[in-house]
Amino acid sequence: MLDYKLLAALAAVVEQGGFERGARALGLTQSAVSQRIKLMEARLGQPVLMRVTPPMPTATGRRLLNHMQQVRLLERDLQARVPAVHDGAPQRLRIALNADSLATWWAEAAGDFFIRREVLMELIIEDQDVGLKRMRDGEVAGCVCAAERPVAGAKSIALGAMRYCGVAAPSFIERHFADGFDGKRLSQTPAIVFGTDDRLQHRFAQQLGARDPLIHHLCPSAEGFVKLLESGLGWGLVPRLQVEAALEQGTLLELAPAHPVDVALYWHYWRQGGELLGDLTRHLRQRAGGWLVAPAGA
Amino acid sequence: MLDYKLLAALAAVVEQGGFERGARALGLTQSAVSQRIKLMEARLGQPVLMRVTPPMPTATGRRLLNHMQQVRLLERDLQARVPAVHDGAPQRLRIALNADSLATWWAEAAGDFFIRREVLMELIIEDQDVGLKRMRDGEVAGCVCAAERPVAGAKSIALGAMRYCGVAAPSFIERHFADGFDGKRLSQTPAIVFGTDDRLQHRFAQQLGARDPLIHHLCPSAEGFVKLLESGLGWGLVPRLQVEAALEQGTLLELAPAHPVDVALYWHYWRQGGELLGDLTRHLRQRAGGWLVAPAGA
DNA sequence: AATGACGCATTAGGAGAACTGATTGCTCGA
DNA sequence: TCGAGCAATCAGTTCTCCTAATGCGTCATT
Repeated sequence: MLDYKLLAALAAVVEQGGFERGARALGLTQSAVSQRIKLMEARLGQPVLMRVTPPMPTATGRRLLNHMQQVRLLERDLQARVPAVHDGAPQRLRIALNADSLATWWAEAAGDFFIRREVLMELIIEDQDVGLKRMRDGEVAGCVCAAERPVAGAKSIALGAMRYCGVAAPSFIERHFADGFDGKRLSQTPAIVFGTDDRLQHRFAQQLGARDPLIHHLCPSAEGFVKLLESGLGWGLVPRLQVEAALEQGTLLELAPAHPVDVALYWHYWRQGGELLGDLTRHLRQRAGGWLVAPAGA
Repeated sequence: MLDYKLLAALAAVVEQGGFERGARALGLTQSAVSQRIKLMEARLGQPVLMRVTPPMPTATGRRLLNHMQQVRLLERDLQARVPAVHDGAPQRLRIALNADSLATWWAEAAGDFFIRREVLMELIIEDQDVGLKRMRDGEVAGCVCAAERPVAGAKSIALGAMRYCGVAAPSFIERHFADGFDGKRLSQTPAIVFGTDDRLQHRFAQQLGARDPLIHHLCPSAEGFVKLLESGLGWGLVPRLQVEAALEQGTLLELAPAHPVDVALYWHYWRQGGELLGDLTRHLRQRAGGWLVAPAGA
């Protein structure tokens, strides 16, 4: 039998991003956590954490965390059957997803599941494929991301694709594209980009024939993003779901209606994740289609 | 997080059939185990063990044991990936099965799996549906039995049917059935029965038209059983697989070749049982067909 | 380069959890 | 009625595990 006290320390450190934070989460001192980790490493005969900031699990550490996550999910099932097994801590399901999903369909698609099952969600925003890293590290029970290939021990299902479209405020269009619109002109006007490593805009621009690198503002906030667009600061690529209303009202206009960009999204979940996670998976598969489209067009 | 020390105590007590035995298995004193159980019950606010001999888990206890079993299976997977997680205790997979399966096909069908995966099997003989109880109590990782319906949290697959045939020694047949063979005469000759609660013989006799209760010897040993048959002590119903050789050599003869009795067997395993158990399940599904037949006849 | 902030490791020391050993109490079967 | 077997209880002790204080890096600031 593994010593789950030690494992809990490891999990806390990685999830909280530090020994001190982890200690606080466990109601212990930093020293105690340090000792626990050390003891575990002594028993295993190999390190489980790389001492960087924030601490990163080693390959072995990842395996352990991953195991921990699965045991937690089993405990969740048990709690459903033996209510007396009450942890004090409320039920939480940690899930990583990309900001755009959270800003658009997630709440409506998953919300009622969490209400019905009386589980709290703990969402972690991770764009790109960092979410998958969180899966591998056993930090989250599930993950919505664009990568199809599941990590070891997990499965993935296709949820559908998120459709992005290029939009801008009427004033912006008038200012820059009064003489017509094409990729070349587009690449000379300021874009608004969510994060530095966001490549979607470039894909869109390239589709339209642009070659130059984009000049762009950075705005890592979904709400702020749309606000900036509406104020005419630049053009941007946003989930269609997010600007449906703005397009109808005319505060934003679509730049190239014929050139949407679709990003296929996948739901990753632990194969041995217990009933709760299985039910959530079924729920998502059934509901996500309402907001996501069948993938098409790049 | 549950306290797995306490759970381990509960598991040891139930598996070993007593506080003292359980304590020995854990390398503790009986006193310590008693205190652990008590502490667990205090925390849960309800008993987990009925104090009878041997101690039986309560409904809640069963849930906990069942959880424990699943966690153990997950740990097994982990060990495969992180060899340093070495328990000292060798890898064991506890499996309940009926005596006839063990005496015939089990070794050949499952043996190489356990060799290849370097896992020790811990077999528990349980005829009738007691094996299922062991599943429910989380005492075993899997179970071969005649019941189809899986317990909560588990799944079952059909393996095929074990074919039984009525046999007797030539001397016995000459002595009792020289004038012909039918159910009526059969019920007046001594049968050899494996256990008191073994109803197969009766089914066989009834098929042949017998109405009276059988007179029978009792012999709860598969090897001894065949020996007794060969010595002409009585007739018996045995798995065909077990007497193939004897029939060929003529030391035993089939009483009613046209009336076999088939017993469908099912493999029960934990749904969240990890990779090892999943692989074993696949292995069995693939291999069992070589010895078991498609169910037919009664 | 000096300084301070931050984060983890290390150490000594102490509280209390948890174990042992002895005893009591219960239930059976002889 | 006695004794055997088994679990509960209790007192005493061990030793695990935590806290508090301190030390030693790294990094940013001046």
